Amino acid sequence: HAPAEREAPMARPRPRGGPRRPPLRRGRRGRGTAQRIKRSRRLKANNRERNRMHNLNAALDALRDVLPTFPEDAKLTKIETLRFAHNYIWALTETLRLAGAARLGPEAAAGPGGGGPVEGSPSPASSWSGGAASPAPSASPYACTLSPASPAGSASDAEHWPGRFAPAPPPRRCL
DNA sequence: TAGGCCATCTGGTCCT
DNA sequence: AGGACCAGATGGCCTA
Repeated sequence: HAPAEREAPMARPRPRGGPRRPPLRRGRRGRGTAQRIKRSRRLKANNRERNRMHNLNAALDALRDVLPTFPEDAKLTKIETLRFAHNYIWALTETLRLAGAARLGPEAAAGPGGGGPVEGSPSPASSWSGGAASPAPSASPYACTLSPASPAGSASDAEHWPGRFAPAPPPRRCL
């Protein structure tokens, strides 16, 4: 199909990459009916696949929108978004747990937390100071330490997480 | 220029 | 049969 068709507007301007390359024209010699049908099915499948990936990206964008970043308009990569979301959820869960424990007394605070932040990640008990009472993302100290400029996720983990959420606690399944 | 990130194409597999 | 999902391949753009 025409390149113009492939230039469908993205959900948001791409900070990386560029316009899509023109379609590959591999094995276009087939002129028979069977070949045309096959080609037609392939093109339809390509369209569906493109649409599917757009939906996936839209969901990823929606996820980015609810994650705090600094600066505000910094765009996380896909892998960063997934890892960040995973750890952010974990941090919020810890916050809720600690908030509940604070109400029940110190013994409850030592209750089951399910692992903890992995090495390199801020400890909820120490770093989420004051966060227990206000789980709002924007008020989170984690949000302030987020640095989209750091190459998190591109190599093995802990060394790349100094400025953002560290990978998830070991017992949990990491992305 | 190399490496990272990305969109797209493609063929295979599974499911309805 | 046709659609959804997946992973590998490919090539473009950007940054260090």
